[in-house]
Amino acid sequence: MIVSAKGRYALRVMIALAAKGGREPVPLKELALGEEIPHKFLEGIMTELAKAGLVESTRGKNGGYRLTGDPKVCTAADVLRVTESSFAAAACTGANAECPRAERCPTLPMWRALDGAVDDLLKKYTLDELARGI
Amino acid sequence: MIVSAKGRYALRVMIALAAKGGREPVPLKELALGEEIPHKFLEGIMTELAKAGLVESTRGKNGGYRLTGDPKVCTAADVLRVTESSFAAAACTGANAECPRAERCPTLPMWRALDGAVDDLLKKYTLDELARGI
DNA sequence: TTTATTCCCACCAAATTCGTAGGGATTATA
DNA sequence: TATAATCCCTACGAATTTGGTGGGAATAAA
Repeated sequence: MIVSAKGRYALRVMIALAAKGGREPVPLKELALGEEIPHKFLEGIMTELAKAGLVESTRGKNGGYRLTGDPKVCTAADVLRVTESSFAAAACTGANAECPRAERCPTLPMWRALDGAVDDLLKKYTLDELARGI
Repeated sequence: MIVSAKGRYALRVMIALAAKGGREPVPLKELALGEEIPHKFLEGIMTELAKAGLVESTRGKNGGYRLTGDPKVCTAADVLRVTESSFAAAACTGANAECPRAERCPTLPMWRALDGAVDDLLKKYTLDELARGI
């Protein structure tokens, strides 16, 4: 049970962008150096975040990335939902869960409850609060 | 973020043992067939559970496994702590976490909170309750 | 045009997961 | 003691995931 490096990197970058606060795009290079994340690896992460609409990209010189939404609204759950291939605690509650035992499985309700608990907690942390160390 | 098949199997077997309720050891073969878990794979899982003291094994003819403790006391958290190599939500809070950024990491407190939330929830489910479908 | 930047696609090494295989060791029963 | 049922140990292996690289093409500002 673990959050991937990709997810942790994504969250840190989003927090860094929130901390900057500005509307000027921050280049990938600066983010990678500042957060000590491999440049090329972060590139892939930013693409995913952009496709999900969490950041906007500007190409060309003086380009970079900036937050699309309000850091007081965007939460850790929003970010991790994008990067984590499966956000489910157990495969049983994942996207392509097709367990023949599902009907009579004694543990399924617990996995659902666990998913809910995780989601609830992650929704409590906004980028703004994380950036300010609250 | 996922609980491994090993963990899910372990939990199901522990629940099956709780459902049996008796003090007679249940042979591996019966557990494997009943829970549709590969025999040899389950063998390794049972060894881990036995080493952790959650089940007692009896060797030889008419041998098998039985719960060591009270199913009203033993929880899902107790079981999963044994089988999951790392029970931490993020590597940052794992056993051998040695991140140089730990001191100033804005996300570390959140990972700790997440660990706590997961543990709290899993501690709420006893084997007895799970077996009875509560 | 030069320079700085994102975007796209393919590739790769290491680790992990989910098992399988086979042979011992131990013990209850007959 | 003989036998059968069971646990115990070690090793292997295929598939998948993870974490990361590399080389360019498109785009935009100076």
